[in-house]
This record gives sequence, structure tokens and C-alpha cells, in this order.
Amino acid sequence: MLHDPAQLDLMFQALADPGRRRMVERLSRGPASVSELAEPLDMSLSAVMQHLHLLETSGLVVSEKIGRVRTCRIEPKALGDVERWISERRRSWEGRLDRLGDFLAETAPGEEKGGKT
Amino acid sequence: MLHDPAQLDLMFQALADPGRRRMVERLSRGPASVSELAEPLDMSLSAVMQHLHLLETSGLVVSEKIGRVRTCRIEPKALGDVERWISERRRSWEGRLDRLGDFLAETAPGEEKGGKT
DNA sequence: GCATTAGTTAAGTAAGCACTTCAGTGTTTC
DNA sequence: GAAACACTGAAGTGCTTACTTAACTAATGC
Repeated sequence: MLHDPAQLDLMFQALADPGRRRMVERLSRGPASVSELAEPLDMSLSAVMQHLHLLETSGLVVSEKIGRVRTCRIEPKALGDVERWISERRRSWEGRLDRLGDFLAETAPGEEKGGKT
Repeated sequence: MLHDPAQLDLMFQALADPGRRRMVERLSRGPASVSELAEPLDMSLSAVMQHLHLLETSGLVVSEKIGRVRTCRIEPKALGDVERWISERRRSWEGRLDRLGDFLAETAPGEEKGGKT
């Protein structure tokens, strides 16, 4: 249920490459074949295959081959795992800031709005 | 205002490394000095410096040196940019699925589960 | 059945990364 | 003011990555 750190690692690594991110972007608009994914990418089909394999290993993308065409789609649950990791960290930090704000407000009641700069 | 693709690239790349992610994780619980960041990481201080530099270049972390101690903290806005990129893709896909569901429900009212292979 | 299409695999290469060590710099402590 | 501390920078090393080309397999189209 929770994020397996190893899997999370693969997913972040997969998203680190701009080409792979463009593939994910394309897939977020709907399923696509390998050639469709490759088309806007200015690299060999072979290279796209390798990126695709990485995306599949990470769990971000799944694909199925019918006849001679492999159709790829996004796995939103995996994308959600990455999103959650980031969200948790951001909110942990922001929660800290809030509590700090409360503390300051209580401790120095005469200076409530002083926090500009 | 929107995500600069180059910056986004740096941020995803920064988060791709497990060590750097542990640094972000540590910082999400509050500011820390370089040595504090290094302490749980089983690598030289120099290596941590290099990771820190990358995190700063990406915009995810900011730091300030006072005396001989450099104190680092998270930049939640940057983390939010990454979060938003992912969230937009996930929701784009999920929106697609919803519309597809509506379409199927309207088109084949008697055969809701009819999409058998 | 032969050419075309769509994908797959293997091997090789160049560049990038994650470290290391070591030799500094500026700060504090005594 | 010497020693300890907290970091900084440069250079080097070995591993990983992103790509390429080329040879191959399996559907389709005619």
C-alpha cells in the first residue's frame, strides 16, 4: 500500500529524463503506440523502446501488444505515489511553518503582523 | 509563473537520487546544517556538498551561511511545482477515463460491463 | 509469397554522475 | 595565536546512462 522506496526510486529516476517525461505527457492525453510516442522525439525507435522499458519497470506505464502494435498507457496509481511523496514533504514543512507562526503569535502578541521583509 | 521546463528538469533530476531525497526528507522536518544533513548518509561531507549544490541549483533547497555554519531549508514553492506537474498529468488521464465511462454509459445503456476483451 | 510495417534485441560508445581524497579558507574556542 | 571546526574546491576514478547502428522477428497488405 505504502510507497516501496525502491519503486519510488525507479519512478523518480524515470521522470528525471525530459524525453521520458514527454512520453508521459503524451500518454496522459490518451494511449499511444510505440511509434506514436517516438514521432515527436527526434531519436531512434530503439531509444524510445529503451525509455519505455524503463517507464514500465518503474510502474508508471503499462503496455499491451496486439498484433504488431504495442499500445501504452499511464498507470495513474503510480503517478499518485510520486505525487503523495512530494505532497507529504511539502506539507510537513508547511505545517512546521504554521506551528512556528502560532508560536510567534502567542509569544509576542504585540507584534502580530511584524513578519514582513 | 508556469513551470519552466528547464527548471522542472533540474528538480526531477535532483529528486531522482535517493541520497538527495533523504536530504529533502530531513529538511522537510526542519532546517539543518550541512553536517547534520551528512550525518545519516554514509558519504563524505564533500559528496553531501555536491548534492546540496544540485538541490540549490534546482531551486528545491535554499541555504544561508552564518559564521561557519551553513543552514539549509526547503523551498516549498519548488516542491509544489513538481507536485503540480504530476498532478496535472494524473488528472488529465483520469479525466479521460471519466469521459470514456460517461460515453460508454450513454452509448450502451444495457451493456455497462460489456467491454469484454 | 514478398515487401512493408512495427517492434525488438545486441553491441558499442561517449558523456554524465556519484563518489573519493586532499589541500585549502574562514570561525570559534581556549 | 594555535588548534579544532565547519565547510569549500579541485582533480581523479569507476560506474551508469542515453544514445547509435545493425541484424532480426512477427504481423499485414497486396
